[in-house]
Parts: sequence; C-alpha cells; structure tokens
Amino acid sequence: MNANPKYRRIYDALKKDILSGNYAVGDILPSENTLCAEYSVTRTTVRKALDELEGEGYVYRHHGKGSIVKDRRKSLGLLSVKGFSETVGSGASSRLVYQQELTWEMTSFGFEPTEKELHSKCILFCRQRFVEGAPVMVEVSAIAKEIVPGFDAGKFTDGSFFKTLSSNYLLEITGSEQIIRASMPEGSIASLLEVGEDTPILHVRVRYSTSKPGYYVYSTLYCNTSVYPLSSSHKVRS
Amino acid sequence: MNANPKYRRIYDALKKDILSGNYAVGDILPSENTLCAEYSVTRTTVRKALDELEGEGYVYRHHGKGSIVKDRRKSLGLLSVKGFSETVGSGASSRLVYQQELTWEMTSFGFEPTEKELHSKCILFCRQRFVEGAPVMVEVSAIAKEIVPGFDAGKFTDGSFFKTLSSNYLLEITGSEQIIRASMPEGSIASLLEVGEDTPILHVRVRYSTSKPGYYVYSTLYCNTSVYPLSSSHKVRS
DNA sequence: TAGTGGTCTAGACCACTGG
DNA sequence: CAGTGGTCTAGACCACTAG
Repeated sequence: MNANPKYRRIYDALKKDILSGNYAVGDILPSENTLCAEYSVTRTTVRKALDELEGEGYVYRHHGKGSIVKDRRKSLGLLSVKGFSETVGSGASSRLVYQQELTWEMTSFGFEPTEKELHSKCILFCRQRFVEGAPVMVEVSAIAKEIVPGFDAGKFTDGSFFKTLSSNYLLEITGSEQIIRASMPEGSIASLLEVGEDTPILHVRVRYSTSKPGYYVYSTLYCNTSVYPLSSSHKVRS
Repeated sequence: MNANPKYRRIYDALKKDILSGNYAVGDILPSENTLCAEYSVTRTTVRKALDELEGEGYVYRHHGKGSIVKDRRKSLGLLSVKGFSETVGSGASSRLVYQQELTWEMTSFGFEPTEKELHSKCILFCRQRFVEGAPVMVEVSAIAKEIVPGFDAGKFTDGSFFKTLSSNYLLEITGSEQIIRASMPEGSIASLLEVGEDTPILHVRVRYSTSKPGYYVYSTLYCNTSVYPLSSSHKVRS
C-alpha cells in the first residue's frame, strides 16, 4: 500500500491539470464530494490530496465555495521541495558543468553526512540552470555513490535529477531542510551566473531526505534573484 | 466550532511542551492512541494536530516508532509563519523605529492591497530586531488602520505584533506567502543593521493572511544572514 | 509479537457562501 | 435554500519497528 496511496492518484491528477493549465488561476476545482464520486473514495482521502496541494501553494480553500487554483507567481518556488525542472516548467533548461567522485571530507554542505553515507564515496555534480536562456541558478549536489550505481548526471530522465532517482533507483524525495543566506558569489559561481562578484546572491543549502533511511541528497544553490526570486507559502492551523 | 476545534487544544498543548522543553529534542511524544485516550478524541483528530506540528517542523513521524521532537536549529526560521519573538525565543528583543499613517499608494510591499484595504488608511511601522544584542533584522510592516483601532506599535503584548493582533483585535494569522531575494541594503537599512552597504542582505517580502477575509499584514524583512540564516523544512507525500 | 504510525471507509453535524 | 468545505466519530486493515 505504501508506494501508491489512493490520495496520491488524486493529488497527481489535480496537480497535473493545474500545471498544464487545464485549471487556470482562479478556477474552482471539482468539489470534494464530486472528487469522492469520481475516484470512489471517501472525503478523508480526497481531503488528504487537497491538503497536500494546499500545503504546496497550488490551491487555497474557501469555506463554502471550494478549492481555488492559486497564482504561483513567476518565481523559482524552490522552497516547496520540488526540483527545478518541475517548478519552473517550460522555458527551463540546464547544463551539466561537471561530475566527480570524492570523499565526503572534501565537501561542505552545511549538514553532516550520516554514518551510512561515510561508508560510501560521494558523487558530486554541478549544474547550471537557465530560464528563458539566462542563467539563474547554479546547483552543486551530492549523493552517496553506493545507492546510485552507474550514476551519470549527464543522462537524467527528462533532465530531472529527482525523476531519475525515482525511475532508475526507486528513491523518492520525502522532504527537505533549507538554510538560506544572502552572500556574494565567489568567482566561479559569478561567472556561471554571468554576474559580477558584487551582485548579491541567494545562497541556499538544502538537505533532501529520501525514502532510503540514512541517505540524503545534499545541494547548495546559488540563485540570482534579481529577476526570479524564490517564493513560498504556508498555512497554519488548518 | 470554528474558533476552537479540538485538534487545536492538542496542538497547543504539545507545542507548548516542546517549546518549554518538557519534550526535548529526540523525545518521542505520546503515541496517537495514548493522545486519543487522554483527550477523548479519535485518531483523525489527534493526527490533525500532529500534522500541523510536523508541517511546522516541530516533530517528524517515524512509522512504527512514534512522533519525535525535531531539532529546530538556531536560526530565525521565519519561513514557517511565526513572528520573530516566537521563533527566536529568549535572547531576542526589538525596538520600534517609527510608526506612521499614510495611504497605500505610498507603500510598496510587492503585493497589491485588496479593495477593502484601499478603503482604509494604512499604518506603517518599522522595527529593528536583535538577537543577543546585535541587530539582525529590520522589519517594515503595514496593516489597514480600520481593523486595528487605537493601534500602537510601541505597546505590543509581550513585544509581539501577532500576539497583540490576537489578544486586542481577535485577528489570527492564518498563513503567509513569501518572496525572497538577495540584495544590497540601502543606506537607512544598512545603518539599522549596522553593516556596510556592500553587505548582502536577505530581502523577504511577506504577505500574511488573517482571519479577517480581505485583510492582510504586509511585511518587508531585511535580514543580515551572516550569523543567523533563515531555515525551513518541508515534508512531502506524508 | 505487540505497539506504532499510514491509509481508508462510511457516516455525521456544523459554518460558510451563493443564489 | 442547496452546496461547499471544516471538523469529528468509530471503526478497519496495513506496514513498519522493536523487544
């Protein structure tokens, strides 16, 4: 039951329809009861799917009206745990800058590697991200070699690291922790972002948890936020 | 039923015990069934409370083990919709820099005021935030005058804006949207943060939604992240 | 194995929004 | 008013964890 709960199917379908534009901003999704009938489930299950969408900022709920598609501004929206390709959508592309293999001691992601990870070598790779042809982000990522045999950052499914983890290695991303700073880019980052070393950069350290306990994906993001800022949304107390 | 759902009591009690240290980092909370008995509710209700805590990063759930108190690092952690005083806790203080009244047209928070808000004047105030005596954040906030009669930013309950909204005006914060950039501080901000104009600053624009439909709290934060970065955590797919 | 959290059913009553 | 989402009950079966 684990991999495919029913609410996931509903969540996936609705999200796909939102991202594809089948539901536009301001549109009201089918009511909870309608979805119950459509998917032959109870409201609890439908609401679980809608809760996820709401938590990720795709919709908001209006008591007595319905679930309404939100305007997720033109921004990178990274804080809701999705890869670059999935949040930015069309107009996005990326390029592999390098991939190498080294020991964890030589890396620094702001999080300590786990014991399990220290038993393995570390694969480090750097990607440059573009929106509409302009570089907006540089991402340095690391993952334990032993859980991704034959890993090649140049051959990602749909250009997505996370999709590749899922399809090739059955690894799912289950969450993230982020530490966010403003800083100045060092030379190599500045040139990859095509900005001067006096341009302030958003510096985000992320640790993604995976479905394999004790193993994480570490990323450091350098974002030029002058055109595309990050965005996020949260809701409290239901 | 609206103001005080049962899950809120459970949520409040657990959160209080976590913040006060009754449950330390790594501790396992009472099991869901135990909480059911203690509060005479069903698991659905208990889980709703735990879902909230998990979403705010206070605990994580370990299948087969329990709900475990998380380490919420020493950081400003603003991204989870709480005021400064509540997230930083002891060691935090703030100072009112100014408060004034003007029209919305003269403000710019990156979000458009609503029609309801435009019918009212706007109260603008600026606070300087300290951790351990050092300024780490400057916050410029705005709220519609008509929903907070007699407002005085110099006389907040416990020094907390949000607590004041709740206790004096029965206004609850129900969510937030944030836009995050890295930038250079202009002169006045730089001096309030006691940094040079060449120090990169985290620039966060926030719109908090309130329990009063159509009315928001707007804030612009300027953070010196060199010592206290922002942090956040997210979980996906349950 | 007993206990935990994860998912789900099939109901119920309520408060809110709209016509 | 009928329909919507918000909350809640009282069950159930499952997968995971630990002793």
